[in-house]
Amino acid sequence: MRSRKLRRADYAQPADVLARELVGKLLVHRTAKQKYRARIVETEAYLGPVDLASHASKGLTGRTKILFGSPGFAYVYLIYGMYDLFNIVAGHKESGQAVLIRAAEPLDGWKADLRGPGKLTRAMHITRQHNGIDLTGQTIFLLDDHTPPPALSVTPRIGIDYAKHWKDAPLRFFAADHPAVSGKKSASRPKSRPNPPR
DNA sequence: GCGTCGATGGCA
DNA sequence: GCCATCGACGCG
Repeated sequence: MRSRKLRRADYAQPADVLARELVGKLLVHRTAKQKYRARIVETEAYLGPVDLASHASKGLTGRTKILFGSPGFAYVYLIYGMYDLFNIVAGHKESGQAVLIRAAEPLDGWKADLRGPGKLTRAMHITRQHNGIDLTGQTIFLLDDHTPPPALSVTPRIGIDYAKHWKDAPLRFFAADHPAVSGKKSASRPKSRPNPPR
């Protein structure tokens, strides 16, 4: 069966619902020279102005303008002076919700380390230039290739200890036991394993 | 294998 | 002054 590009209605769901659905979907970036494809393995949901971990909690500013726009657009911003993070605007128009794409697995024999939101954007050449781009277009988009959805693990989000009670909200989703989840060591497999764990 | 820390720049 | 990160470094 042919892959289906996600459309506006797919994105117009609450961020936590969308974040779950996006694990297992394909992220595609077409440039003039290349096409990058990867399977999303880890996401986080940011629930809007009430969510103290979300930029939306700062209200409508120059930076959050896209975030408070329509679903299905890219919200890309600079963090720590050196990393661009790729988010997808979710929910209904102006709700300020988004899903952060944290890790993916490269496809088509492409060798890259996409385990982490900063590394993913760098390897896929997604930058702030793409802030506000329409993800139902031809440059960056998501595909459902009808692969069965993976079993999900759920944990609190990463790097948001400042967010008061929101820091413990279970809004990070990843494919259980998948090797391409952020924070994991690379495939430098077998160290000393004298006795296999039972 | 772990904890700690510096880089780096846009934003309010 | 912060920060939705990452990799280098020191430890023992």
